[in-house]
Amino acid sequence: MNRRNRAREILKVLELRFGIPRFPEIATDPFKLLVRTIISQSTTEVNTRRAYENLSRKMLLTPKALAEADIKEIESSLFVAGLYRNKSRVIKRVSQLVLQELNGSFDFIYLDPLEKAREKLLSLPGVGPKTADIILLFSAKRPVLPIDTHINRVSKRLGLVPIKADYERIRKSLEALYLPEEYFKVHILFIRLGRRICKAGKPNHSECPVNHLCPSRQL
DNA sequence: GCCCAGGTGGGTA
DNA sequence: TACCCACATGGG
Repeated sequence: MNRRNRAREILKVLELRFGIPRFPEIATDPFKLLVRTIISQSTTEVNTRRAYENLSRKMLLTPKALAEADIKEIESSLFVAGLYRNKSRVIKRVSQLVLQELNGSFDFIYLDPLEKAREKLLSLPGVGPKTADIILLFSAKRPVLPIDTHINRVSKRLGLVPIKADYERIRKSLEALYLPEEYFKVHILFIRLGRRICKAGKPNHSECPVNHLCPSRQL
């Protein structure tokens, strides 16, 4: 089976197995999504939720409120998520920049040409390619496919992208294999697959519903 | 008590 | 370019 057909087949199996994911409600507010995505960096889903709820109980999640917030208040909310000093500094700084440089508005993610919007996001502290692409896809429905560590591992194991591909190469390869309206689905379902077959660093490929579609047994 | 999760940014050669 | 490390808590 060639790569494109395998890609199609894999998505079909994952949809059947995990269902078709829905856009999360938070995506309607790109700033809140940014805050949550920064909290989620290198952190499990459960602890991300705890920290995000702590923070939203304590203050409004707007650029103004966070820019003016006491850093200690942010830190105590984010403690459970780990890397909390970094993340607190980054969230406060990014809020100040959004206020000062962007007039508190994220409208550019909908209006600017894609590459320009992406560069603007990447220029913000704490925003790397994955975080930028999450905002662009989830909130603005722009045709980009964010790559996280699960997607990286899974798409290489499935032989959909070259083993040595870096972030941009993986993104471009997967984007070429799927339709833009499928990117969100692919993003979520590949992550679910990655979590399913790799718990606590121990891969368990017998749990992999697309194991028969893997060209190799490695990774 | 060890090992791992896992994105960004800064540093080195 | 390619690689290394810091950041830090929580769960297996």
